[in-house]
Amino acid sequence: MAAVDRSLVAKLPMFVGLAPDEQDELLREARSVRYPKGIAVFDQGAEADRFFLLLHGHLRVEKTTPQGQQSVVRYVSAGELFGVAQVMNLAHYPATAVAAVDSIALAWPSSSWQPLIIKYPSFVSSALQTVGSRLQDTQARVMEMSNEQVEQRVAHALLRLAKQAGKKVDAGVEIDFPISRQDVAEMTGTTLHTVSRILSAWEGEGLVEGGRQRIVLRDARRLHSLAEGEEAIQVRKRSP
Amino acid sequence: MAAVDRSLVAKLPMFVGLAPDEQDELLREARSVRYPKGIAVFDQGAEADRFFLLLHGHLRVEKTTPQGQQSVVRYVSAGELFGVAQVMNLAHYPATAVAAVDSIALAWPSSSWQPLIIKYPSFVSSALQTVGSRLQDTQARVMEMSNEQVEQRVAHALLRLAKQAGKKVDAGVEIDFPISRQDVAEMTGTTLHTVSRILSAWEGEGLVEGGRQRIVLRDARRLHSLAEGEEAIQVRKRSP
DNA sequence: TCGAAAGATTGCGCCAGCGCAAACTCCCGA
DNA sequence: TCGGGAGTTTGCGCTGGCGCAATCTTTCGA
Repeated sequence: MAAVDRSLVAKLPMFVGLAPDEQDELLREARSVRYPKGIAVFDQGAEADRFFLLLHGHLRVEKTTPQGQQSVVRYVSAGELFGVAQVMNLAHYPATAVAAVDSIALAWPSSSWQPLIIKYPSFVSSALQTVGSRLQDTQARVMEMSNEQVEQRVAHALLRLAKQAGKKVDAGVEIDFPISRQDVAEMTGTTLHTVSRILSAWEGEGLVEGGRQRIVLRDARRLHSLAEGEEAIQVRKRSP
Repeated sequence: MAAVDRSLVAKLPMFVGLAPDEQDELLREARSVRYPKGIAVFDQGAEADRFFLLLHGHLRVEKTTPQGQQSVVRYVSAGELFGVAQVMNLAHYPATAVAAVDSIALAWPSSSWQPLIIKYPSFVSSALQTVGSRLQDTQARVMEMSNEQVEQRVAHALLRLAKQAGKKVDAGVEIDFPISRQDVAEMTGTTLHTVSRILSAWEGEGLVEGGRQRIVLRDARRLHSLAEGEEAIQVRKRSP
């Protein structure tokens, strides 16, 4: 572990409003840990003995059913709290968090949480907000899966990813970590094959640009109108 | 409004652990309000100026897209906090809450929340837990919609409803408030027609018993195995 | 440098569930 | 007591997207 400098976190919402020595005190209980790409920060079902703040990198949070079906719950970006299972009174992590790229996180022991509630109510408010906005996102996803076609859902997913982890490049906006067709399928409740077909069709229209574990959005405007169902791209089915 | 007696709430998790005079103080800021069946407690998009505790009855929480598609987000039962939008830093309610039966709720002004955080951290923990378990449920729903057939999803939905608001009757377990096929469809992301067909098939098998806005589970065991995909009922399609 | 594995693409056939439409039943208010 | 309307059931035809399978491409470790 390394000593953590206050400047790394002072601007994050849960630290704003705390005095520098309070920030230091909070940080003293945390450890900074490096997670190479592909390594799990924690596994679904494991005892929730720590909670985390991602300092650098991106994580993929995934959940598997007893039957072995897997879904991508969300991606975590730098600055976000995650693994707050214990905070919601869960004894075990409900999902697995895997480093999508080399990442660094602060880890607090769960036992720090109770005292922290009393001493730093603003930190708790911040956790409540984190969980709250996660709830909003998840509910939005339910609405999408209820009411939208697969193509719209994929468009929404890409736009959300680009907003959360988009990097400007010449061709447009690139999603800043490796993401496979399979991952997108698991985010949108469809199959790898369908996603591949859709992206191929979009690439033909100049909406996106693909590659192995790589997606670049070239025309966010049209993707938006796709997502809202205002237009549709003909995904080739069968030559007549 | 009526004065609220401490005994009504003392056993609820957010009040346990508070001294009687603290309970009284909390209650003094709240008003008790009656909501006749069909009346909205708050509307999606309205300013989130209050948060609530349901004392009696059942609410249906529903969300509508800009395009007018509607989903049932969840049902609220007595003893639950709801309308905690402001708590997650939302200025407006993200959904509408409608009384499914005549109901009574305690309402606090949102302005009570900030002081309350400082003074009653256990109340905040409880809110965090409420939101947390709501997040778990919503994520479970996403998993279902990603990986399960419509029939399994309907089975899951009914089992959840029965657990949350089931009333033992001769024939089995009845869902304790009026619920239409349309409502079930909006909970499971399918259509009224499909739900109707499925319930008819189940009724033929003696799994459930129906009626206008009424569902009785007769064989929870088999519904479970349906929900887990271990068996399937033949929903009639077409006479050959 | 080469081979294998992981990821991606594409074709083909099928079917669960939706859209549309019509009819039926029950409850409730005038 | 008698509509009227809300909720429900059912038939029919179509199709979006899945399952399966084969092939192609890129990356990376030995």
